Amino acid sequence: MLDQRTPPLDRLFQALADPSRRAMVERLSRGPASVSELAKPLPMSLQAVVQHLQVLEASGLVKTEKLGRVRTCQIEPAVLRSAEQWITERRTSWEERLDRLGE
Amino acid sequence: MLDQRTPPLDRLFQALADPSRRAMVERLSRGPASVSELAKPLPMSLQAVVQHLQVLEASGLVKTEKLGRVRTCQIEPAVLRSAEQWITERRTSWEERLDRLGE
DNA sequence: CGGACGGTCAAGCACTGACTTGACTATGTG
DNA sequence: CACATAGTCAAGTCAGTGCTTGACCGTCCG
Repeated sequence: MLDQRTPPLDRLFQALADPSRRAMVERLSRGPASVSELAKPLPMSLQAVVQHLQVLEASGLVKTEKLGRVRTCQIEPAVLRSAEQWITERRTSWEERLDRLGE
Repeated sequence: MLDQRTPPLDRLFQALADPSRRAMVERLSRGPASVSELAKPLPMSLQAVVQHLQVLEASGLVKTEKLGRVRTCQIEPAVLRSAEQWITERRTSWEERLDRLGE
């Protein structure tokens, strides 16, 4: 689940593949949050949320830091950008090909 | 596996979550291909590739058409773009927030 | 101090996902 | 026609994922 040997892009897209995790990313894109803040809108146990969080951390998408008894989570936009980039590259590759063909 | 009830973004990111499927998308971004052309570089049975292809089709990422006995596959860049867009929105949302904070 | 709060550890379970194999169908080709 | 090619259908295996529950631990507050 937090296997460091699986390639970064794999962990990244797999992290984004789950709707609950995307909801968490969406929440975090509006600012940092604690674990229980993240959990509040989600229809599952706190523990389940923690597990999702671990996947997000392993992917690098989210960084967390514990201060006192509260763990605060933040998005890592650079990593988000690398997923973005993979997609953009494939898409433009296809579109350039169409252009070369005269369309 | 090809459940039409699951939301589009879910099927989309889930399709991209698998390395073999990304390899197929990568191949297709350089031009259309038949099923067996897609299968050639992959270390698995043809049937496995067909199953991946079904996931890609269900996500809308790939369109296929059968002519005679050969099925030809093509990328659908618009769908690729919608995944791209989701990521971009979250990322910029975060970055704008940093800007507002002075930083 | 004592309790509530925020989170962690560990185990277990149902379901899904990524394959395989084997039998089969339809379309081309010498 | 006979054979190869290109794919399809169905079934089964096996590991991984997404959850749950229950016990626990450290931190803060009245």
